[in-house]
Amino acid sequence: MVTAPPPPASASPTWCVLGREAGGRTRLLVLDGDGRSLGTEEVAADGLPALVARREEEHAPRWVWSDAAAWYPRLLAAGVRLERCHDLRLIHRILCHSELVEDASSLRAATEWETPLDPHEPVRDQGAALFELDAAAPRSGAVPSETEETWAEFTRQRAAIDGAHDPARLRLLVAAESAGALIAAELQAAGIPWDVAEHDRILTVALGPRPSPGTPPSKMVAAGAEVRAALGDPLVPLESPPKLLRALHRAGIDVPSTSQWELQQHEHPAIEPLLRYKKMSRLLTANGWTWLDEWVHEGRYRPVYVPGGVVTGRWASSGGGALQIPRQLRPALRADPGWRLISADVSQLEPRVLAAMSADAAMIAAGAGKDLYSGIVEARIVQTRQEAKIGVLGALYGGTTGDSGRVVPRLRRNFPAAMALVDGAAATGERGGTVTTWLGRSSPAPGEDWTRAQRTANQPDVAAGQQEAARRSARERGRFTRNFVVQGTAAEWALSWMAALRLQLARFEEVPESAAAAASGPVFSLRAHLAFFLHDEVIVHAPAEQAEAAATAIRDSADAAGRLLFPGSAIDFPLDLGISERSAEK
DNA sequence: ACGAAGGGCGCG
DNA sequence: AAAGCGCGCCCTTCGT
Repeated sequence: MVTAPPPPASASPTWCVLGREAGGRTRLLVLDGDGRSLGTEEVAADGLPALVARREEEHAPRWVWSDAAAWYPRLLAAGVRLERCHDLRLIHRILCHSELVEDASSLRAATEWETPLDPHEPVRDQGAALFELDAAAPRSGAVPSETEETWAEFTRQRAAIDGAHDPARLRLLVAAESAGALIAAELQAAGIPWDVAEHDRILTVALGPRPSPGTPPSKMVAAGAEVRAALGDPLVPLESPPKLLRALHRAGIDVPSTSQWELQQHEHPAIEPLLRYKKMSRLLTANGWTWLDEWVHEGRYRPVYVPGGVVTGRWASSGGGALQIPRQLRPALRADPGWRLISADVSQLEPRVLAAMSADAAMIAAGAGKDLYSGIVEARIVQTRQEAKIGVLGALYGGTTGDSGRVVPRLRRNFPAAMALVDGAAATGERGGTVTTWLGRSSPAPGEDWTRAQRTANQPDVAAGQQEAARRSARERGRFTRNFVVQGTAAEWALSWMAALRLQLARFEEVPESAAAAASGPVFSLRAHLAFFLHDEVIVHAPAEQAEAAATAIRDSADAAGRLLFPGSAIDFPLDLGISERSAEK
């Protein structure tokens, strides 16, 4: 262990920077609040969890590392949980593009921080890759150590944030994004408690008993036979859209594609069994027995979450389709014996975020304490809740046709500030400009092809078709930027919500080991903990006696997130919350 | 032969 | 119902 000269008495450790060094050793760099070094330590890989645990207990620093995804799972496996971190790779992406950052040139030059982590690649190999990349292209002679590279990037990021147009907002974003990185790792480690027998029961009811491998389930075979009989075509392959489409045409069903909603427009004996077949086929291939075998072990489904995986800042997932679990399978989410699932989703998160961002008093009032869509009906802006929903979604997504095209102008009259915000974002996007979320995540610049097409279309004597294509792609980009500001800010709200919730739950008392010993799955935590996240919804897995407290924490955290992002705003974020042994069917 | 692209559909 | 945004994953077909 190497120790620097003793620090001045006033300095308190604030940051702990981790980096890997030669021989599989890890170096820890302790910094004070101004970024001055207070000392270093070095340990072999197997000593890291103990070292980190000791520092966390002593002064709960903010851990600075290349990625939570690379470091945290091993610590979690050793039972070490951390409060806060700074995820350099995730923050690098944000800062490089944020309009709030005055000068991102030095960050952009540090290209080794650009590469997104492959969520499936073994962590060890990826760490080595970062190191070797530097070794292959050394600056001015000596190869810097990974710890020094990490510190250097951290210094660049701090400078970018401190010099930003609105550092306070950017700091919130950095904290929320980094907390998300911790949460994603914890969610994967915890897993979703999954009832394999219930899942199998649902599959059996829908498809028939599990068939032998390579054989379709009985109910699919039967439905397929009905379709082929009704089409008078005993061989048509139902899984091949082009061939199925031709068979439908031959049978006199004039559809432009084989999608469900096109088929539903038509009356024909083949339609009903075909729709039934498609439903079954989807369930079988996406979440059938094969999925169960592959993804659920020891009563836990462990999806791979990818924080910041979507340009807007939403999470993505990789493998297992964590964010697309069909509602049909929700009953398979089941708490351990003696435990409960507390499911909570935010009602109309995106419209509420828009109302708050734009400080649109009428829209905020429409949502106050209740269903926003009903509030719009009560304000006599539209006749029905359905109309309100279609109109609001049209406003967020840029709908211009059909019902949404008819309702949006009414919203524009009644919610002028909210509509001006999204209309402005759309106009900026159509011009090729950049838009930015509430906390400072900016949309990507348009591609070269897009810009060239727009330039070309503006010149005289350009073919009408080319002009129309350019206008269409301009409108498409406008719809993207229109939605970006709202979807991205909603993602920031949701991260803030979870970050606050996670810290509250971490302060819950542990329950006696015996209560958890009865659990059907491996124990992640002896207290209430997050088990699932889906854009505007969380599920907490909690000992029964902590369920009410967890529900309160979920609500309090939602309020806290609202105040954090929109201080002084009257906006509220009501939750739809339920406590049960199974995740409620909606 | 193999990866990219596209249809289709699940989620918010 | 989709429409209008953002995804991931399965399957087949297309292109090299």
